Amino acid sequence: MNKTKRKRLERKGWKVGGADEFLGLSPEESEYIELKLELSRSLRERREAQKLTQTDLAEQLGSSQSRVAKMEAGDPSVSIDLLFRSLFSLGATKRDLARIITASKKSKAA
Amino acid sequence: MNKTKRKRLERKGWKVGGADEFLGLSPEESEYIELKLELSRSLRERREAQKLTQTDLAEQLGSSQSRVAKMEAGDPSVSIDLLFRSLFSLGATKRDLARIITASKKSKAA
DNA sequence: TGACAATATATCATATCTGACATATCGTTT
DNA sequence: AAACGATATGTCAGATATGATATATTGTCA
Repeated sequence: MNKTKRKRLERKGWKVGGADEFLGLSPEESEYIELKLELSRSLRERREAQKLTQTDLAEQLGSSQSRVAKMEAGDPSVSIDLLFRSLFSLGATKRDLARIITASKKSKAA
Repeated sequence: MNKTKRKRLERKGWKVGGADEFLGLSPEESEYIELKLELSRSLRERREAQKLTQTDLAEQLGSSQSRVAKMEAGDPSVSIDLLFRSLFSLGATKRDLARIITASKKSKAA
């Protein structure tokens, strides 16, 4: 339940794949987390597809390489807002976003 | 361009319907804004459909009535993260969210 | 009209996010 | 191996979002 505590756990805890109920996360919480992870993945895909480095994208966004890295790493310090804005900046349409969201079902084995 | 300045404008400026290029907003920016507005609308729809008051929803979220009001008003101080978490809390699925996002095309006349 | 429930708006202390910077790790080329 | 480009990780000051509180507005019913 404790928000800060969970954050701590998250810092190291996930990206293992499938942030589901491996801890006491409510269904809404894990949906939210999976969503963020899927957005992260898509961001990297799009950036790489455009042959941009993290630094390139950072400039384009008015941000920094390290933040782009955190975005793609699914770091809990990154908001959906930032992910959305970044994806838009890479040319994603609303339809694209809709697809991405729908795609984040459970967790695909890498 | 200036972020804070735009904020000021927004505080009073929109919800007029169609936050498009009525000011110097880039395409990505207006997409982002329209998206938030569509999420706002959906949140209210869902809440009302479930016969909940803003106060009810606030409790359920661990938030306050005033913040729910701001969410539904499309206040710039509300993040997409919060809107998503709230929609999830109202039982929305990822598919629902995808639909909502796709729906925010331009702006539907009320 | 007054009283009430619901919603809106304003303000503020604290929590969280963000960009920036430093530095570390990885992968490739020589 | 050294040197390089790219990505990852840690930290932090400043910016933004959040919940809380107070108060105002709106709508409805008696």
